[in-house]
Amino acid sequence: MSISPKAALLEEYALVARALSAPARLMLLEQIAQGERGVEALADKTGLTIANASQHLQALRRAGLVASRRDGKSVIYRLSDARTLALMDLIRVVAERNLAQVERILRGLSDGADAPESVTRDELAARLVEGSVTIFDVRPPDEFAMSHIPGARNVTLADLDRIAPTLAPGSEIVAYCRGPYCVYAYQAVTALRKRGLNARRLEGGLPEWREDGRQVTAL
Amino acid sequence: MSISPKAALLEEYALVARALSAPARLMLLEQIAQGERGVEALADKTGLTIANASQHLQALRRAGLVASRRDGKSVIYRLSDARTLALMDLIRVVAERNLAQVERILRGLSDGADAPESVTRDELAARLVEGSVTIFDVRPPDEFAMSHIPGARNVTLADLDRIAPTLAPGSEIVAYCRGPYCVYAYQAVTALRKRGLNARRLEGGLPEWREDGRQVTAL
DNA sequence: CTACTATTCAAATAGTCACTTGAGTGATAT
DNA sequence: ATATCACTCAAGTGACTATTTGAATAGTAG
Repeated sequence: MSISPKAALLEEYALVARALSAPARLMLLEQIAQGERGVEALADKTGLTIANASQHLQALRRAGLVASRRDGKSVIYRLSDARTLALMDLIRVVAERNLAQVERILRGLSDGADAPESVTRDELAARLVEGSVTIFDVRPPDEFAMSHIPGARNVTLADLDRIAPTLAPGSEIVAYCRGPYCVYAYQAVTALRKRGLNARRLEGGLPEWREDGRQVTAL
Repeated sequence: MSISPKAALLEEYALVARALSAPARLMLLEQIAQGERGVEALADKTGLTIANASQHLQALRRAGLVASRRDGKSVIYRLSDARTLALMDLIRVVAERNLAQVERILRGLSDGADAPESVTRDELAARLVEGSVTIFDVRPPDEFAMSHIPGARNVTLADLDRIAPTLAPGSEIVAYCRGPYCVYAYQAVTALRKRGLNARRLEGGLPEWREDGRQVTAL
């Protein structure tokens, strides 16, 4: 006698959730969302050993969250579906809504202040047309190089001290980074606001911008 | 030195996903979505022991997916948020899209045929006003008693053989059950269609209908 | 207070998971 | 063929998870 279809279905749904239940795999997904990549690059970016990253990637593939193809010697992983991104984001929303610990961490990133409202992608797109806003891409240069929002300037957190004084005091700045789990943009906004600049975070990051069907630039 | 805020955040997101990574907890969530309940009732419905159910429920609460309150001797659990329901559903969608195994199981429920398109809740609401449709609530009687779609008739799978001959051959039937993970409605639709009746599944189940802000009836 | 009910906690078990190490495989270059 | 590169597989370890059992706690009724 086989197990009930109901139990089999729940087992499959649980498999999807389990794939998202390890921080290492969430990191990998965040990286893959920046653009497809090979195992070694992903392992580097996430600080995992290659064998370990490979195994996590296979777990993600079994759960249908990523897909892979062989390209010469490399195996390139990519998100299988925009829904993977939506799922990651919904988990974030649920966690932010319901877990006090998350609120505490986010508050810490803003140095105790309430984080200012984030800028929607629609709003940023409108401002871009007007040219009334400065965009900071706060990701590492190699990720910026792969693809970024047109007109964005690549600024790492370490650069901020140097760059802040060169900015007109009233100018509006929008910072973005990797996506749902990005932390850099919070930190950049906090640092800029401490200097009296009018900085805000973009809602989501580059993957969401791209997913909206908006234009991106490669260097 | 404390761990990085980034790692702490990912840990929290992983906690939410981990809560959804066990079939037992998905069953509990499905039950709680029908309406708030005590531990014993939930344990009964899911076939878990009371101590085990209690521990799973606490895991769900730690992840912020459910909330609880004490009512006399009982502790009543409820969904903390409509987003919990959205999250469960998105997991189902991702699994259905990307996992061949899930498609196979669903096909099995429809006896190898493609499942007919499901009826949207909007469509059903419109038909309800016209009175041009028969609604079957395929959940167990006690869940039907707690709350159901107005005008629905409570029909268990075992009843179908008896009831099918009494239905007018052309009449449209819409079946629904618990929600995202419901299996009964598939089976009911399959059984009715085999008899030449024009049956379809409702998209989602009672919790989604209620979440839309539509009317529900208690017996 | 005592008995009782509903739930939680604690400890023990078997099972699964994450990560490391080292060997194995597939594709390309020499 | 041989070597190299990029990745995967297999096996082992320590840590966590699911489940059971029995004891402990919170609330109610007598």
